[in-house]
Amino acid sequence: MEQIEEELYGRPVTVSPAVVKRLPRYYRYLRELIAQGRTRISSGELADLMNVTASQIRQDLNCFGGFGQQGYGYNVSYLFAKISEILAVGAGFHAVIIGAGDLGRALVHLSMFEKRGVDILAMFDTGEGQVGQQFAGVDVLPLDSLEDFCRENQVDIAVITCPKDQVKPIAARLVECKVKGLWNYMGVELKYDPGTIVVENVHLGDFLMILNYRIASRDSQLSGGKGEAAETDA
Amino acid sequence: MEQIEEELYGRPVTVSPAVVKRLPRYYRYLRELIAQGRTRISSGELADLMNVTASQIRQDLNCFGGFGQQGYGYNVSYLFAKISEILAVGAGFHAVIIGAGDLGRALVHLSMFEKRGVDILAMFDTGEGQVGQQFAGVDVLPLDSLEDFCRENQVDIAVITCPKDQVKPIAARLVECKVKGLWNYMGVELKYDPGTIVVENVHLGDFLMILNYRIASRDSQLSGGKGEAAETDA
DNA sequence: TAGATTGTTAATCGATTAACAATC
DNA sequence: TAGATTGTTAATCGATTAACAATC
Repeated sequence: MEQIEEELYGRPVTVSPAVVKRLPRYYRYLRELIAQGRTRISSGELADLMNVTASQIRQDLNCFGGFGQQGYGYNVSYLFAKISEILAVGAGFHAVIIGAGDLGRALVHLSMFEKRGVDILAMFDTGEGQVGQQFAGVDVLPLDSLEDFCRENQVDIAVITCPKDQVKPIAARLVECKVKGLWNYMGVELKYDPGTIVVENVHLGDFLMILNYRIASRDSQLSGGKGEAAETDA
Repeated sequence: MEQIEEELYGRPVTVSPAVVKRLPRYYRYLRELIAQGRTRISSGELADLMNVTASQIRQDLNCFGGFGQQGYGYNVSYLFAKISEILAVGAGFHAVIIGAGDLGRALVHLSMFEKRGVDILAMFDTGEGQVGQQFAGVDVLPLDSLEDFCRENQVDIAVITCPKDQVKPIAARLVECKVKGLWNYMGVELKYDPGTIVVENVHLGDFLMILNYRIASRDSQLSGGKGEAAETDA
C-alpha cells in the first residue's frame, strides 16, 4: 500500500512543490466537511467540491501513502488527521512576531495561528508606544531582549512585519537565535540556505498586481472570457 | 518583432498563469534597479539577480512583445514602463476596503496601494466604534451606504476583510454594484464567473501551513537538504 | 458476488531550459 | 566588423489527466 520511493522518519523525501502548495487547501476543505458531519467521501465528490480532478486528489494523497480504501473512498476524519500531521499542526510550534505595528497587530488578532496549532509567545518592537502593551493577550517586548528571549524559550517561527530597512539585520539575528522559519511580509526578498532556515516571503502587493492585471485583461477582452478558474491558491 | 499569436486591444489573449504570477516580481526588481540608477540590463544579469534562468526571462517578456534589443539587452526604464502598463499600474483603479477591523486598518496603512497606482476611496464597516473614524486619511462609512457610494463613485476593486459569515452576502452586493475585482482575505473561497467579476482569494493561513510543513520536513531530514530555493513567489 | 473506488501506471499537456540563428 | 545578446524554435522536464487493474 505504501509505495513511497524514499522515506525518512516517516516523511517522503521528495514531494513536489505543486503538491505541497495544495495541501493547505485539502486541510481547509476537510475541516469544513467534518464541521458538516460528513464521515466518508470519494475522490470524485471531493474533486467536484474543490474544482479539481479526482485523479489529482488521488495522486496528491498517494505521495504520502494510501489513506483511502478501494470501493469505499476516504474516511474524512482519518484523512484530516493525516493531512494535519503532514502539515505539522500538532507539532506545537512557537512563534514570535517582529513588529507591533498595524500589520503585526492584525496578524496577532487573526485566529490563524491558534487554529493551526501555532502558539504566539511574544511580539517585539522598538517603539516606546508599543513596548509593554498587550495585543490579543500577547505582550510586546523590547527588540533588544530578542536574544535573551530566544535563549529562554523555544522559538520556531518568526513573523517579520517590521520596517523594510530592518528586515535583513533582524533576520540575521533570528538566524543566530536558531529560529527555524521566517515568515516575511515586508517586500524584501530574504534568501537563506534552507538547511539553515526556512523562509516564506509573502508579497501582498503582488496579489494586487495580479488582480489589476486580470481586471485590465478582462476589461480589454469584454467579454469572450477564457473561463479560467477564479481561485489563486498560492 | 511582435509575434503574438492573437491580440485584442494591444493585449495578448493567452498568457499562461505561470507567467502572470511572475510579472509582479519583475516589477519589483526593475523598480529596485531604477532606484539604483541602472539604465541597462541583460537577461543574463537579471536572471542572476532574480535566481531564475535567462531563458525564462526572455520567454516571459516575449509573451508581450519584444522589449529588448539584440546585442544590447533591455533598457531598464523602458522595460519597467512596459511591465507597469501590463500590470495596469497607471490605470487609476479605485478601491474600497470592506471591514475596518485590524486587518482592514493594517492594509490601509501599508503603502502597497498608492505605490501601485490604486486609490483607496473609503472603508466600510457596521460597527459604531468604527464608522466616522479615519485611518490613513480614509473615512470609514456605514456598510449600508455601500450601494449609494458605488453609484456615485467608480469602484473597481473591493478588498474584503469583514467577518467570515458576511463575506458571501457582501460579495453578492459588490457584484450587483458592478465592482470589477474582489480581493478576499477571509478564508472563504469565493467563486464567480471571471466574466462577471475577477476574484483573488488570499488565504494567509495557507502560507503558515506551508512554512510548518517545510520546517517539519527540514527537521526530519536534518540535514541532507535538497537545496530548494527559498522563495515562494505566489 | 457485483459495484464502487482506490492506487498506480501510462499518456498528455504545459512550462522550463537549451540552443542558435537573427541582428543590433 | 566582431561581440554581445536578443527573439524564437526545439528539447527536456515536470505536472496533470486518463485509464485500468487491484481490491475492498
